[in-house]
Amino acid sequence: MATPPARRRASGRITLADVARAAGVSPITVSRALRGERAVDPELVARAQDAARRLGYLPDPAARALASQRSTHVAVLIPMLSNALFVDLLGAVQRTLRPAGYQTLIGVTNYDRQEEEQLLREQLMHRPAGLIVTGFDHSAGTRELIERSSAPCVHVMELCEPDRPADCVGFSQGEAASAMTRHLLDAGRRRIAFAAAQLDTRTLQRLDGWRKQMNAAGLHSPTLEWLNPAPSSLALGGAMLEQILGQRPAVDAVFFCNDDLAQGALLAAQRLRVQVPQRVAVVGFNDLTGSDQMQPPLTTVRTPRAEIGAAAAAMLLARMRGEPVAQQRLDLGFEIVVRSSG
Amino acid sequence: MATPPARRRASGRITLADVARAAGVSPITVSRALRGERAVDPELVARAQDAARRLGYLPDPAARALASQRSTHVAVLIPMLSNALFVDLLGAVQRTLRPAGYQTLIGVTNYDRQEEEQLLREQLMHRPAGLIVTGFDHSAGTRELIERSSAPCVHVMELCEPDRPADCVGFSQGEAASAMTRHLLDAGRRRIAFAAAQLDTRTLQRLDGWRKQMNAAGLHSPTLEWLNPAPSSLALGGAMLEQILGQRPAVDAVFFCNDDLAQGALLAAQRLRVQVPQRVAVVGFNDLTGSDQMQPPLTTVRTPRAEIGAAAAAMLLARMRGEPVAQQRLDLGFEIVVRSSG
DNA sequence: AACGAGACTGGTAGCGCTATCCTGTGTCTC
DNA sequence: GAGACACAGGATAGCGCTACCAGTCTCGTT
Repeated sequence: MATPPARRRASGRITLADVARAAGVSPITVSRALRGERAVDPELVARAQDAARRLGYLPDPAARALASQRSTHVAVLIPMLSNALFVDLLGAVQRTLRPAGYQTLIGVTNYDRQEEEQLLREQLMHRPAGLIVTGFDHSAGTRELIERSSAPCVHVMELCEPDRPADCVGFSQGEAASAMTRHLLDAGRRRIAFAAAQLDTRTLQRLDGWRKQMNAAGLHSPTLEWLNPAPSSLALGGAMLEQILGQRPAVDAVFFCNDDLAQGALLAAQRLRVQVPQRVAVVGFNDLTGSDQMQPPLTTVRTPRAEIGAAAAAMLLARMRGEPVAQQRLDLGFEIVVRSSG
Repeated sequence: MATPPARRRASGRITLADVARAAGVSPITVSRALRGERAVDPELVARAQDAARRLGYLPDPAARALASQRSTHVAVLIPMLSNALFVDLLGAVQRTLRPAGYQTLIGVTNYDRQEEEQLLREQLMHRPAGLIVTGFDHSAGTRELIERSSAPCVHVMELCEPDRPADCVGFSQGEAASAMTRHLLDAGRRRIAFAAAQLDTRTLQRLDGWRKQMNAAGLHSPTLEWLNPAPSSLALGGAMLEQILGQRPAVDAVFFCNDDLAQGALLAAQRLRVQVPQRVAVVGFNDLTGSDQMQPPLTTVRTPRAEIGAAAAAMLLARMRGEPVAQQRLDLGFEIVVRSSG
């Protein structure tokens, strides 16, 4: 007997065709009804939705992606997950995107442009509906991939140059650092060291902001710059403080490029019996968890990363839906949080 | 002129058919050659691989998923990303899975079983090739979804009951807590409080371990248990220490269920001028970043979460490939790290 | 009253890949 | 030397969905 192929059919999956049969319409109408993609008779929409609910229909993202050349994934590229900054950002992104039906694909670049390009390449295979990338410092290959992907892309944490418009949500890293430096100057500090690790773009923008203020005050000196390409850590922060005070005893304030280093410095100060802020002021950047718990509590820059994540996701949603966005370049600002350390 | 439909064809994507043409074989042979799924003439394999490389062929995961009913995604469910523990775990998982061609779908349950079930439901739509879930405390719905998904599932951080076998990689939370309690007892501490927040399963297992030792020593008392369902934080740890010492001055050691609380307690101790470990010993759990930097450095339990992530991913890879696994229940142990705080 | 525009619905044809079956070839067995 | 039997390659038929095109039906217009 020439039985027709039959094949795997036991999947038990409820398909559009099943829903269509139950609703008494064609599959394509159900598809449109459920997606709200085109004008469909409200009555049929109701019937389709009802049947879908009754049968427990779940659309198959793979089939959808294959047919439409666009998945429900959003690719997110961030430098690290061990930095609370990006965890906060990512959390906000997911909270916005998930209810809208998008799945986040997370790529951790480890601050490596080649790694970032490779990750993006892998993510683009999945034909993501949108992209969120950190900052603007990317390899040429990465930029080209973004360009050619046709998926909308939002840059976060930094703002684009006004003359090269791009979708971005962030704040001015340089101005934030300037503001903090001004705060220290206003507090009477004169020999303000800048201590940084990792040395990614945003860190260097902060360095620039500090330099600008120090130059304006006529107080800049290269001997005040302490740059270490190693990854940030509490231990490194402590070591840097010790080194700075050891080699430049006249330093009366240290501006660490992030709170990890600054927290480590505060802990080391206790060990070394260095009085903060009397002997030296210590300030950080980001206002991470725990900075308010330090002894003394850390003066730092509060950065709106959760707001950035939420706004970036909202902007991306608008782009993916083809809606206009209110502001292409969204500056969410920052806030100097003065506590007792400086 | 009846032009054939033609349709979207400008995708520019290189397909298997293109590679097949270039290699002078059939598409299905290329498919098999690239996947190594069946015996194929080594010469043809080489030709196919060469053509694929030359053309820059990238398989389409959506088409693959649709045809094979299995994607290259691995769904990972963890409680939080703001807990460094899970970041370390996840990092190791990704480092193992990505080179093998799998994309991680991260679901953050926020310690909520209903949320977990919902997340799993969404992830399963993508027909993941494998699952990694945290522990064994899940809703009935979640368990059923895992059961029915046909995708292999590895449980991490906890070990299954020996009589109910399951793929799992972790260590005994209870024994680890017991060992730490014994350490405090051996050090001469008698009124050892147990302070916990979040109160998830693993925390309660630690509570049990502590209780067991305290009972064995005839030193247990309900007044030594300080349980707070709020999320862990440095601030909460500090508050709990203050509360415990205020209400039970005789307490001579506090075993915090995690390092976040313990670190917060150490910072609060400085503020409150409580001598650690002279007045009271403070110990934690997990050995997170910074615990060695605290003042005094924190005595804690080092948990092998990175190793757990790597081993779980390796076990899952074996399952997904249909290979046998050496050990279904993998205990990676723990280590008591004695520093100065207790 | 005829016509065109608009508003919906449905048929058809794939998206790019893999599961299944089938055929052709070489190898082994007795 | 013929049948049995692996084994490798290919043809075929979808996976479940959506883009595109082609109808049908209703109006409003002149």
